[in-house]
Amino acid sequence: MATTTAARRRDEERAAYDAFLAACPSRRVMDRISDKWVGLLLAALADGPRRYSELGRKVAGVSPKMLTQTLRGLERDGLVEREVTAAVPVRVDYRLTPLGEGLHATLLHVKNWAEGHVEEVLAARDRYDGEHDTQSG
Amino acid sequence: MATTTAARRRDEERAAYDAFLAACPSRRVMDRISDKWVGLLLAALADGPRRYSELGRKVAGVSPKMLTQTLRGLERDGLVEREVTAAVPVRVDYRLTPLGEGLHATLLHVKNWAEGHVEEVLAARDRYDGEHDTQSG
DNA sequence: CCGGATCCCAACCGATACTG
DNA sequence: CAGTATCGGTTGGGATCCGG
Repeated sequence: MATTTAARRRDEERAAYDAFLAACPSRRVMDRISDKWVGLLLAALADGPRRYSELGRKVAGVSPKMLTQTLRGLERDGLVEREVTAAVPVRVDYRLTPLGEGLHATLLHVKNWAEGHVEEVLAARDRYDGEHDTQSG
Repeated sequence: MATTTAARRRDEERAAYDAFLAACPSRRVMDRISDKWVGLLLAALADGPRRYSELGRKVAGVSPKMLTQTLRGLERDGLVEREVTAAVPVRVDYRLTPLGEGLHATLLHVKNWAEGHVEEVLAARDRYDGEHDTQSG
């Protein structure tokens, strides 16, 4: 039947698109920085190495699970380095690699833009909510 | 009892932290660009205005729902403008505002970094998977 | 042609409890 | 101190159907 054709075609397009996205470098970086904790961790590590628990305290709201998981992802991508000191209570430090510092710098760029334009965004949002009437009428 | 204290304190910390995040400009921008389709849409609109269905075709994998939803969010934040032409079949064009162009430029910066360093990331990932032995034994 | 409403599944994230 | 395993709540995204 003809009706299946459109769905089929959309499906193929999506498959091709997915493949395209998987190969796209900027997409991968986007996915990384989209992560809820990555930006915070990078910022927390920006001014020097930190211990696991230090990071936990510095970002405050993070659970051990997410802390470990995020750190692992970062380490896997070569953005942070993990150094284990086999003392009596084990000690583990994390620090940014040059690559990680580069990403952090880029993120700072974004942050910079954000701080410079957040007022405009907020104003636009306000205007929009006013014009489009959130719900009252 | 004393055991509740720690939980209490964690809770308070988290609340304060959440408040901090809510007020943080870069966080809001992060949240926006974290969105799965925002980057693509911005890119699709970079070289001029587009119709709704054009966008749908250009990003290929997107559903009508997400297309509208994303566009609305962008419009609300003053990043794109929506222009309705009341013809027989309604026609709607979207285009970047100066603000939207600014964000796109910033994103291009990120993209640029990504393309320049994706090889290193991939290499690191490969090394990590080799050293840490994905599962083989 | 544009887009809103609904249902549903999958992924993510947090809290807790436990190990080395 | 550093990390792992599991469970449950919450959210986001896709498919589909319906209205302007």
